[in-house]
Amino acid sequence: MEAAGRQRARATITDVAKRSGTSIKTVSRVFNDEPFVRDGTRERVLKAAAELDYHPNMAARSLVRGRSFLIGLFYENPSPNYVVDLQTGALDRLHDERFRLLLFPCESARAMSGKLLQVARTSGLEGIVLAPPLGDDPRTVAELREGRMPFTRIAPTTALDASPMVGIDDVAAAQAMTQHLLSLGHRRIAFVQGDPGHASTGQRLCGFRAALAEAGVAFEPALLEQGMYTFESGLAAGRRLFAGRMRPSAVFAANDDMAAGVCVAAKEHGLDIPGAVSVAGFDDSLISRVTWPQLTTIHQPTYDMAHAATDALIALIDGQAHERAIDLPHRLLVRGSTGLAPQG
Amino acid sequence: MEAAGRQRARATITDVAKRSGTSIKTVSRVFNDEPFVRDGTRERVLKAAAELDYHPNMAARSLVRGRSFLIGLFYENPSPNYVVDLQTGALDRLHDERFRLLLFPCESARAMSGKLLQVARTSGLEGIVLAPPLGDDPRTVAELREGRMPFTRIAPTTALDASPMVGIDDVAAAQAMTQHLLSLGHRRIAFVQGDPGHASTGQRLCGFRAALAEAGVAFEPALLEQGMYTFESGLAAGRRLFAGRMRPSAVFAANDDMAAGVCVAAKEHGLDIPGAVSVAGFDDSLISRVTWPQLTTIHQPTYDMAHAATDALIALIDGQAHERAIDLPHRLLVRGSTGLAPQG
DNA sequence: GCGCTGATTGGCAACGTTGTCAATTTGTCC
DNA sequence: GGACAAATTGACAACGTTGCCAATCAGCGC
Repeated sequence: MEAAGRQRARATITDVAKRSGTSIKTVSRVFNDEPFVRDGTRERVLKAAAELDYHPNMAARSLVRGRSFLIGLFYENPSPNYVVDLQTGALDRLHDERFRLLLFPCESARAMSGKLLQVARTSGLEGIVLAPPLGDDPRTVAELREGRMPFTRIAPTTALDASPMVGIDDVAAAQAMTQHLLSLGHRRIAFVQGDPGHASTGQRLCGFRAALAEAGVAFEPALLEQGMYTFESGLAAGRRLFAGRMRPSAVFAANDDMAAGVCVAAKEHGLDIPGAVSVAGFDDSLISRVTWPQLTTIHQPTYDMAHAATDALIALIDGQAHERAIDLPHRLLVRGSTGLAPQG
Repeated sequence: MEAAGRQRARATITDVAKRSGTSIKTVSRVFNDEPFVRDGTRERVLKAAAELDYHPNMAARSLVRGRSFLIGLFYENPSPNYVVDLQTGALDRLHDERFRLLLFPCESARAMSGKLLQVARTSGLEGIVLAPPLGDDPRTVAELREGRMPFTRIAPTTALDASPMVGIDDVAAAQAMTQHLLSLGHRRIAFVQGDPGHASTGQRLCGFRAALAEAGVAFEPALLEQGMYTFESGLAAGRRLFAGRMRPSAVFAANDDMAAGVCVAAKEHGLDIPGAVSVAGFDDSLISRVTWPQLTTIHQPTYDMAHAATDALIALIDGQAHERAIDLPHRLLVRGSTGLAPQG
């Protein structure tokens, strides 16, 4: 009776070998899809394995092969929608792969700088996917390279570097959005930029300014607000903008979460969207479809980016050459939150 | 030169033993915080380890101990905010623990039924945390119990069961929300229920009806809408409700995502919130603060639930007795989306 | 100094798998 | 039927760590 509470020991490769009347090596071959196993033998092994509910022991496998088959996804991102897209992209790439994904949410990229390699080694990671803004820190990148830890970065492709990376052209995307606003007649356009620790922040601002310059519209420092890529920071920035003496006719927030905050601030001030003020976001995250009206935004293929970055990382780990930078397409999505500039 | 591209082999316990002039067993003791190691010896070992950048090999450790130190988090949830809260809660509990967390997003709970144990064994999991609605399926629960796989469930505590679980009292919570709406004078209250595959769906409806009955208000089947816990399904339900002949003065959606959809539908119909119609949600997820006005909702401690469930699971794995059901407190949050019922 | 106790250390056999290499079987062609 | 190549199978030594147990050392009471 005392044995009832204990889990019965897992079957090992030896058990399967015995039951199928073969050697452990042959069982090993079957479970690794190696050639040179007669069909009949393979069936006997599989049958015995099924009867014993045998599953290969990952630890033993890892030990003897000298590999952990562990990949780490490092991110520090305030937007759950973005994070889940990242995870899903990475996990889907791993599906039916031999690798496992370990999550490393980081409090702050700055705090991680210099400790990342340490963490990776402790966990026995074989490679790392750096999501924004972890991949934006030159020190982290240098450290990983020095430590010969394979990694790929998800980062603006305009912020180039020798390491493999995946991203979109943030400059061009922000430029396209600004052009859209300009084409609607807006001239007094505010820009809410994101967390200064993200490379995308600078890139998007750069695109914004480029479009203004191109159209011959002067950049107005009073219309540049600092945000942190969070809803709350967007709300605060919106409140400042709408309370200020120089009220914009359009606000371009560097991501959807902040844009949603700007929308709420607008409503607090009784401003109709897009009648009195247009609001644009960036990311095409779920939140952009929840605001009313829905947000005009830039579709960023977050899922695909994570998928591609994971793909590249696996290639890297396997020692296959891989192209340096992958530039994924973005898309301007015009929805209800932007409209013609008010007269005057 | 050819060695330049290769990673230099990781230091092993033997290397550390040699360099520190001790035995591997002593090094092992130091790294496992075992007693009976002289301070001086410990220091020598630590110094050597640091110099060699030694990190214990997890695979070897797992193999010899016969444990994987892997925990699986299974979920099938359409709401990223909820999912990230779950993950964070579980990960934080694991912080500085010996366990690792593996993610298992499931396409559909139904499809997983009967395969979960299989997946767990393949991955070598030591235990499982079942998030809604995975823990609601009796077949899954029975299967895991039969296979002696330790697990805890996050599920409505009113849907009791012999297995350890963590949750809130969904009936009481839904009842409280309904009472809130009734107290504002609403009598024609619609209810948008969630995915029928979730136990919470039935529980919340139950609480809704209990509050109506208590107040002597007849339950009106025409005001019961089927949703799927997604924003889109809430939007569709809202459109049906506002287009129907029996327009409600208040809508209680069983989660925030659907409530946000109802809000959008209301705006499409030119209905002011809360002037013409009140809308209430459930979860207190990020989305409830993004709508305008912000949603009156039930705060559900998702993070704490995942934390507690993981805690209970570890206790279970360690063979410690643990209380059967943990009921966490919920809280009614009255915000701008609910107001006095219109006259009439 | 002796004997005893407990603290400290080390030796060695697992753990379950795969890589290497040798042994055996099968098939093909004269 | 024999020779040769290819297919198939098996034996055995790693892999890096911890558990078990024996060995050694230090301190204490006499």
